Amino acid sequence: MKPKRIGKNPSNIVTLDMVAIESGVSPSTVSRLLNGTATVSEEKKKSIDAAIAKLGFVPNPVARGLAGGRTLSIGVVTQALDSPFYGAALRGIEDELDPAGYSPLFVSAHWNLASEVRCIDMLRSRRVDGFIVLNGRMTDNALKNIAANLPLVVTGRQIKGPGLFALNFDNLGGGFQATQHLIQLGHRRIAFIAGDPEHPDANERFKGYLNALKAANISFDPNLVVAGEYHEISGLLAVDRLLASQQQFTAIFAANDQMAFGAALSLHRHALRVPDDVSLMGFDDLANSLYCAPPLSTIHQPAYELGRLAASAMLQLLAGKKPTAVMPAPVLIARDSTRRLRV
Amino acid sequence: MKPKRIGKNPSNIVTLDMVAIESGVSPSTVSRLLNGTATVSEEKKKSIDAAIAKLGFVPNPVARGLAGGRTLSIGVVTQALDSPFYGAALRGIEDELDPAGYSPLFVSAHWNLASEVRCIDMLRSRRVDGFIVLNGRMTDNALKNIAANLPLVVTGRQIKGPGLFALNFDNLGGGFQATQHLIQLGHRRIAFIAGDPEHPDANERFKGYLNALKAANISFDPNLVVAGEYHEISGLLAVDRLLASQQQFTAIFAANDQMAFGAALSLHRHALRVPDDVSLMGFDDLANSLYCAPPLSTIHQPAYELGRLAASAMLQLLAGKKPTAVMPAPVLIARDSTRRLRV
DNA sequence: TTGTAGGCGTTATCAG
DNA sequence: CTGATAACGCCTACAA
Repeated sequence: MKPKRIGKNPSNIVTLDMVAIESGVSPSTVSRLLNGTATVSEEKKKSIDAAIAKLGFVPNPVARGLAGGRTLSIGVVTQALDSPFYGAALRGIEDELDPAGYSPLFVSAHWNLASEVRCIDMLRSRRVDGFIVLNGRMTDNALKNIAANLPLVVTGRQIKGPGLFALNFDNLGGGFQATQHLIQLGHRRIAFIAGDPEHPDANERFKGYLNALKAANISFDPNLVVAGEYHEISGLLAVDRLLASQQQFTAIFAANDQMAFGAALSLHRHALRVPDDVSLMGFDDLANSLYCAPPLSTIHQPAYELGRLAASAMLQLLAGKKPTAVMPAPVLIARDSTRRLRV
Repeated sequence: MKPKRIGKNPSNIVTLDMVAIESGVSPSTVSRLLNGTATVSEEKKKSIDAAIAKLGFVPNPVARGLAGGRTLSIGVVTQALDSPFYGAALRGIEDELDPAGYSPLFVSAHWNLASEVRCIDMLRSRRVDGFIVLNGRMTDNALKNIAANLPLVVTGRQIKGPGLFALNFDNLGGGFQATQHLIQLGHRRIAFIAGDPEHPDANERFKGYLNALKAANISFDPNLVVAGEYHEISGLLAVDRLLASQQQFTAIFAANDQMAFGAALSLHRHALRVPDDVSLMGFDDLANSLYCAPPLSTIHQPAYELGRLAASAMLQLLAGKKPTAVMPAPVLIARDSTRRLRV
């Protein structure tokens, strides 16, 4: 008899076969019990359960994946692992997936289409059971193609299809509320720091800004709009430019909190005080927004919740059900960075 | 002839076997070429390469894992996915691993020993090729046991062993520098917001504080030390307590930036100004520390770098080499939250 | 309801 | 240097 090949994993690893032997049934029966593929007699079920407990058996996801079954892993395409916003979402995903026995496989695409495609291929090669794509750059059609094979949950857009579920935040409404808040405080010269026009959500926020102006009969002044890129430094530079342009304004609405932080620093450097000289409004309500001086007024976007909802939708998709998750509506958080305009 | 079972993956997946057939060699040869396990004749190499290119073959990591080979994945045990500090480290890990073809598998243990052990087991069941443990709670011995089977890189402690590499930041030196900075500015009543005493790094920072006081002949006053837990709210509460205790102080050194942010908010709420009334010093130099008003003086700890170094050490371990990575020394970043004591 | 016999895609062993 | 052949651990038609 040939010597059996010795496994590379020195840790005493318990296999399904061992459970089968221990409990005196065939491996298939054990497998079926585990997967609920077929009904197993109460008696055998008991002895199998006992054997599993005794041996401390844990199914090997790798083997499962190969055998064509599930890998119990979900590919999560994010744009930046270390973004404060996505960080919270990732935690939500993890928290929701974990009790269900699924593990997230995080990859970041850095807002880059090519890299996003590579990520998806990589995840597919690792046989994930589904995808969660956070605000990707891919076209709707590309996503539909992916969803044709594997369940897919995507955030940041409206799109429907079989095996596909979209979770979208009301950025337009949020942008409207933010702007309206400033207007209600008496501001009429409200600067807007925009996000990358490639982001649909950035554009929606901008639209919300426009709508609110219009609703208040304030004429739109394009000179008050400066481009940004959703991170701190771009907010800082935007305000630098705004100030250099000599435009008059009494309030700033930044399309996200990170840019608002940058804006605050620029104002600080120019000896302008928030909110005494300029009211400042953000968007997202990052964990940090409460902990800056002054605490930032913003629109609350539930990042953690978003993660949980996306993951739970994925779980439902996997179970063949129709996801029911709906995003909470945007909520205005008025803190100390905005104040009534002094006349 | 029985109908061949149809794979679950509808995407036309190219296998190694197909490459073998296409190039007219045996699968083993293809495998050997791919893994560099043995020398392959130049001629066959060419035709295999051609076949791979033509078919667009990508090895299946899952099958590889099962076959006892590597899964090309590294288990990364972090404490909190959404912590600003770890976020940067994770990005570093990802950036370093990716070009080498490895994928990180992130799990967070939430500073909880039991959960950390579960994470490790889970990762092991997924056949990761190695572990990177960021500031875990496990004992040195437990880690050594893990390292006996799989290469392990751990941060936040000093420990040596086969297949084991530790990457430690000089928290003591950093704590010393931070305190010394305040002393040099003329402060003598310096409050300290401590971290969880379970964290070795928190204790080291505290020691640095003590050493600096001693070096300056300033007697240590335990009343100036308040407990914190490394997140914002704990810093806020700590300062609330400190203020309530009526202790006199002119500066605060928080054991990490997040607590410093909380401290700043508490001061703000008590109408105390930074740095005019109180100088505030943090530790870590989070991305955000620059973008708060006033920008926070702190000790720079290279989180992203840490991630890269840990990952590159892992790669070296995997290659059977001895890792050479060393952590950069702490660097004082003096910004606007600290100033010379006015007499 | 249960067992048997492949097969998933790759690597490792062994004999040429 | 190369090719069969047997695992890796599990799942699933098929047959009983």
